[in-house]
Amino acid sequence: MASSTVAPKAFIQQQNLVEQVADYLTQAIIQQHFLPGERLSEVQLSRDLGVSRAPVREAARLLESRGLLISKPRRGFFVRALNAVELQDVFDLRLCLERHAIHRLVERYTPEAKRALEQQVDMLCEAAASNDGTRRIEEDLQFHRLMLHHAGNERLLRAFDDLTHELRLCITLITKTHEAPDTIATSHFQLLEALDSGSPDACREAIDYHIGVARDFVVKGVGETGEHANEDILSR
Amino acid sequence: MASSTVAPKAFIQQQNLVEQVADYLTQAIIQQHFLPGERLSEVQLSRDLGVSRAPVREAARLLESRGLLISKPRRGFFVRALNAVELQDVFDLRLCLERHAIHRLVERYTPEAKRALEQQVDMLCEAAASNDGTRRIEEDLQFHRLMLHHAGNERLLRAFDDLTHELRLCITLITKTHEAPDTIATSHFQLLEALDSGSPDACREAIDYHIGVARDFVVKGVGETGEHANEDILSR
DNA sequence: AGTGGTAAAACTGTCGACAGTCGGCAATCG
DNA sequence: CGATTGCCGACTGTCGACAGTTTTACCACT
Repeated sequence: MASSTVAPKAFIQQQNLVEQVADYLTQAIIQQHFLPGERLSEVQLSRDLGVSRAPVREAARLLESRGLLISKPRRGFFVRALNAVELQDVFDLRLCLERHAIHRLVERYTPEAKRALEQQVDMLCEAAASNDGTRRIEEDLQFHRLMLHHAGNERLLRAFDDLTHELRLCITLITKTHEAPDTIATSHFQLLEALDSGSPDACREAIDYHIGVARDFVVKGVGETGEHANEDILSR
Repeated sequence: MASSTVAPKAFIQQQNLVEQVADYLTQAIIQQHFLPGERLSEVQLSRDLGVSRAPVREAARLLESRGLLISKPRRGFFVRALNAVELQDVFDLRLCLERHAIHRLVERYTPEAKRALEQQVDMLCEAAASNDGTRRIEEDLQFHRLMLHHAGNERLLRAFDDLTHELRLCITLITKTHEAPDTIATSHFQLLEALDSGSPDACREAIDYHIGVARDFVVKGVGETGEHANEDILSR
């Protein structure tokens, strides 16, 4: 009864314990093996994973900086729970970053960037057709990450990566319904077309629409799934 | 009623070693007690501070997530060194965030926000007149933080706070020359005027100019101070 | 003198242990 | 019967120690 739900497949290699624990925790949180607001016991985790508490603590601090955990002094670490307002904030910041990125990108749209993005859309379509929800989300995020990457600002990319962790949380928490594959495809093709046109205004319009759809999708999901994220359940 | 009539909040200092170490390291880095690219020895730090290595490691990881330190596996932590490109990136992201913030702010510009910002400009002018460089920088950053705060997006504010740590590094590294106090004042009054006008375009123009000046100031400083940040001295 | 190899020193990653603190439960008092 | 207080278990914060690795210093050899 020490750890019934947690998979005891923790055969951890000898190197980079912190990163491995961080990855394990990230996956566990995203896949909802830990509920939002749930408290994580350091001793229990270290027992389950077969490591000492030091790497667990450092990994937890890493996840805290990524917004997946919240630490309360003398109380421990808790799984982050997002309420509706925080959800809106996340998508608003995403819009902020991606607008800026696509404006930079359209000014330096190289054939290499074009090719990379088109290739990624292909991967995305493939994933969407395969009905693998997790993979679809990852390919989608990867497309946007590529946009940020080719925008030529490493710091901007880092800010996006930071946000991505919370974004994954939002999306995976909600997404049970499946978008139609062709919807996804056209939605991203519009971005490529806007970039091809070379018009900043067209790019802005495209990215606003694109992220607006994603936001509405998630926000609607919250409304449907219930008040779980609407109320302030242990968000602090 | 318990004995909370008096609020002795400064009594308990014995807690939070990690934060104390993090603050110490932050100050030491900003004040250049550690040179950019320099390696920090955990044992030496723990000896100097009279604590064990565990809190030092956790504090170092915190600073790493803030972009002040860089960790190389099995090698330790190194003080972050910014080259010219990274410097440009930082200011580009700052522009991105503040544009978005001021656009949000002008749409919900309450009298409270207006009063808070005006008050902060007063503090800033005062600091500028006092010739205390560090305090001037802090009051300046605080003004911008207030803008972000009243923009009504907590996540946006957090992104700004994350960036602020690097911003402090850039600014403090360079700023030896003093801006004229009235220059600072007018520069911020322009922002207030743009907000009063209620015009998003005016706000954008004001913030672009404002941050452009700051960026040029720092970049010029880099050019003058020498190639210290221009070359890729231990930036990785 | 320059080079290659080896051994020692120092450092990081990790571990188990100890002390102080927090939350909950029960006994006590009004 | 309800509120308060003291106690108990569990947990976090911190520490010192050990093992493996990297760096450095030194020495032999060309």
